[in-house]
Amino acid sequence: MKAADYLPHIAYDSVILGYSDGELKILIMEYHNTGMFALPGGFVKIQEDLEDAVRRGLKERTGLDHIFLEQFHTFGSRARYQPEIMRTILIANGHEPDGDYHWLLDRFISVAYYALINYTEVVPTPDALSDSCRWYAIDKLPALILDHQEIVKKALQTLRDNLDRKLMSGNLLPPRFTMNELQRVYESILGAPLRRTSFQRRMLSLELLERHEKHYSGKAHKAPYLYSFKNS
Amino acid sequence: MKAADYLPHIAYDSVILGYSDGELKILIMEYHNTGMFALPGGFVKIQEDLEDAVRRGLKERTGLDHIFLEQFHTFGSRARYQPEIMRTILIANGHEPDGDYHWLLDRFISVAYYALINYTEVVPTPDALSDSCRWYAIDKLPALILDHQEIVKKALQTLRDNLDRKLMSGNLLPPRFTMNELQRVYESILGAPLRRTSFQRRMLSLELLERHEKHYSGKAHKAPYLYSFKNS
DNA sequence: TATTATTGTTACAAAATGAGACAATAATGA
DNA sequence: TCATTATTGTCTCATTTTGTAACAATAATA
Repeated sequence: MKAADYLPHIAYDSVILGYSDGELKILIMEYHNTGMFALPGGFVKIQEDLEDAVRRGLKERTGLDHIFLEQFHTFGSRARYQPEIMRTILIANGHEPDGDYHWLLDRFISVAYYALINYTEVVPTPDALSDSCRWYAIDKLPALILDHQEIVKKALQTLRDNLDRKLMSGNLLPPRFTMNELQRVYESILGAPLRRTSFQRRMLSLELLERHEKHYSGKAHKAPYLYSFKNS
Repeated sequence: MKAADYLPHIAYDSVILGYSDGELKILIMEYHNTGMFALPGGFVKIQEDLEDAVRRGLKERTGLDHIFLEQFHTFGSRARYQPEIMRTILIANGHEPDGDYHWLLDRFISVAYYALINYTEVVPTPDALSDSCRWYAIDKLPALILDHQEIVKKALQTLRDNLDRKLMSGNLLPPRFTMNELQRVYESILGAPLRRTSFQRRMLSLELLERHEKHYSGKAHKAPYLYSFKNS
């Protein structure tokens, strides 16, 4: 990763959201030998669209293409300029900066995106500077570097608006799911319980769902229908 | 404006919205001797928060402080890299770039903000490269450079969500206004007519308005009440 | 003093939502 | 085989919100 290939001062961070075991989860990276945790991020090549750079990073970290991705905020306060953190990370990776300067030690402004992906299809893959890349439940995140906690918070706030459309375009759920599973995803994103019957009526009235065969779980009760999102 | 003072590759653009004569208006700059129109924008100093940079620019262009300002998107496609446009502007201003390089000719990623300001308090002031800075009705904009048309469009889309809160925090209207004036602002932002009685009922039920004395316009009909936004 | 335009409020209908009731299952186990 | 249990899909009724229109109350004017 050479300085000349990338736009200086510009980074991106991604809040990669998946869903499993009834919980919303985020992909978090840990840097080698530092105990520091961060959102997966990266930099923009000179000859590359901003959004393409983010998709490239997502592909590297998750193996996934064609992901639902939305930009939600750009973080540019001076307070996020803490070169000693990046210096620690570089040193821990054997990249002792020559003299006192390295382009990664400059001030960066970060454009933040969130992605809704299918947990089961992902193979978390750390990058060159990190030794792990794994899922954390949204309410059990480790302490994150810089303003990454704030970035996560803002991602969730954004996600809560127009949730119907976003869930429909994203991939948090498998292709077919029950109404109950859908409701649990809503609840974990909104952080509040919903009334079953009202939820079912509202979802059906949106006309975004297609009903399929029943799903026999082996449990001792009526089998629920499976649904999928229309045109996806 | 020297290269060393600013973060390279990072710019901001502002969609400055005002309201007068029943129309929503935008502040647009025209560059000297080029016939090119653009949103007021600028750059971020090395020692400056991103948002402070935008407020500094707003202060220079409008004379106003403490403005309602919200970031809504960051534009980073490669297609917006058109150095010949900036070269034309520089040359028209007598800044013939030495040799072939000038930092303003590099690729820029732009963070876009919109502001809701009080039209009557503004003294539009062009910057060093422009010869005019004036108001245009939202539906009568001149052709803008780069992706600035798209930026305006996205600003309006964003503004339409949670409009109540934004209007209340912004300053499109004078401190006291009639229900009719408020309705016209809504209509010009939403681009659609609203029903008078429903609008009045909804506004009052939000409990955001405070009712004051009547306003006698001299017209031959019942005088409307004046309102203000609570706690502002 | 009647006329005109516009306003604030009320009244009623229509639509959306809240809250609960209830019948219809799948499996289980007596 | 048949009652039991947990959960689902749907229906009902009350409540709230919104759409639509009506109407009385003005300010100025002629």
